[in-house]
Amino acid sequence: MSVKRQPDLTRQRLLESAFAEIHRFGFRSASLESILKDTHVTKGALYHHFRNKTDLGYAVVDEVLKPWVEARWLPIFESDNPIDAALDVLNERMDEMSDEELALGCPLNNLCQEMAGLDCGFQKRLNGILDAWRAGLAEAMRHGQVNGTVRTDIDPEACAAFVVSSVEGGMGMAKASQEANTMRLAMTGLAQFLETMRPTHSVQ
Amino acid sequence: MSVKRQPDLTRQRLLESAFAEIHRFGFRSASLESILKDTHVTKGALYHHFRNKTDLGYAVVDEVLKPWVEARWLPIFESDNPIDAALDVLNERMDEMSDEELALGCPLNNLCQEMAGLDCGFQKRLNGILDAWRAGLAEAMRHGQVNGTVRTDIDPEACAAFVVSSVEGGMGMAKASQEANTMRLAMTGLAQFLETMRPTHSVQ
DNA sequence: TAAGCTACATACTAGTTGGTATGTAATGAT
DNA sequence: ATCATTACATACCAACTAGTATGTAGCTTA
Repeated sequence: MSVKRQPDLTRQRLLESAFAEIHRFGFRSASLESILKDTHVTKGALYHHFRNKTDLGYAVVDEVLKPWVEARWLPIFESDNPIDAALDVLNERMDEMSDEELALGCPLNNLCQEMAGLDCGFQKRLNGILDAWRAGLAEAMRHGQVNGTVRTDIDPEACAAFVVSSVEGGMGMAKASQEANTMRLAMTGLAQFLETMRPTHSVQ
Repeated sequence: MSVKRQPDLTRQRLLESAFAEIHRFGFRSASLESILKDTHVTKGALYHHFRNKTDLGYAVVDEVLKPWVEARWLPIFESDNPIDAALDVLNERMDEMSDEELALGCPLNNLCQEMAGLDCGFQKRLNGILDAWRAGLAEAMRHGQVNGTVRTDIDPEACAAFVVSSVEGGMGMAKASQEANTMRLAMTGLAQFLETMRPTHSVQ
């Protein structure tokens, strides 16, 4: 009998299974055998599509993780009121996250913490994603400063860096405690900070 | 010839070497063989002092990591002006951290992100450390509210949670970028937030 | 239809891992 | 001085890892 071959689909299935495996166990503890078992793909096929485990990891970052992050923060970049948009995204993210996803942590942050110091290829890719995130936020804030939705005396770059680091920090704390409430508490603080960025809250 | 036996010292050397190994590579990728090589202790000795790798990991958390964290934040808990004390500690930490230490990340956060979802024993211990940290901060803030150094309309628990999560987030971002400047940027935002907690900054 | 390349499949290897079984010398109690 | 216990030391093992060598069937092109 003839077995249909769908190289693109095979590759995509490997990427998605690898993403899930890495999300759960980290890159180094991600087992290729598990991925193969999960996808019913053989080792020969995997090594046809990817040179080695690292190459697979890079592809996961470039083709799965990067779009995953971008899709979630795009609404802020395109908004005219970045503070409202950020609050909306934060609330949406908290509602959207299942207990299991919360317990697994942010896939971006997980990989950063695991691989940044160990592998330069990962470090560059992941930091690139973070940079784009920060740059998008800063640009939105500058836009907000022009149209009057954001105070003009704040530093967009510093605030963007702080927001990103607080979000990742909050997700990390939620993972550490394995409780959604921890995330809520931390995000309350971030919401408070975002409010101080509105022009009406300026202190004279 | 007679070889002196110093069981307490041997155990301590194992703990400290394990702490360094875990800090660098994480718990799961920490190699017992590396620790043995580093300490010139044999496998028999290691398994005399610890049941297994997990038991060693728990001991590292309880006997090395926990005191390590507590020592760094104690000044805030004992201070009469928690905001000033927190700013001092933040600045001190940033000066104290070598580039290498910054690149390795916070050992507490590293372990949390790696093990919280995988091992309940780690999760409980690490979350206990974080809880004590948050509780100490919240208590200091309440104290500050009584003596007039902290605004009375803020929620000490939420603010403490936010501070901790922002600090860990900032350390994480610094590790991700492998640049000290990232940490400084994020900490500028945190300092800004801390300033809004002073009574003189209240908005009427 | 023949040839050649692509997309797999199977079987194997070398290295590393945590863990164990067993032996022995130092130490402390009687 | 004897004896048990503590504190190691050595040698080994089973499991798992990423990676490779080799074979083959489907697909495309000529």
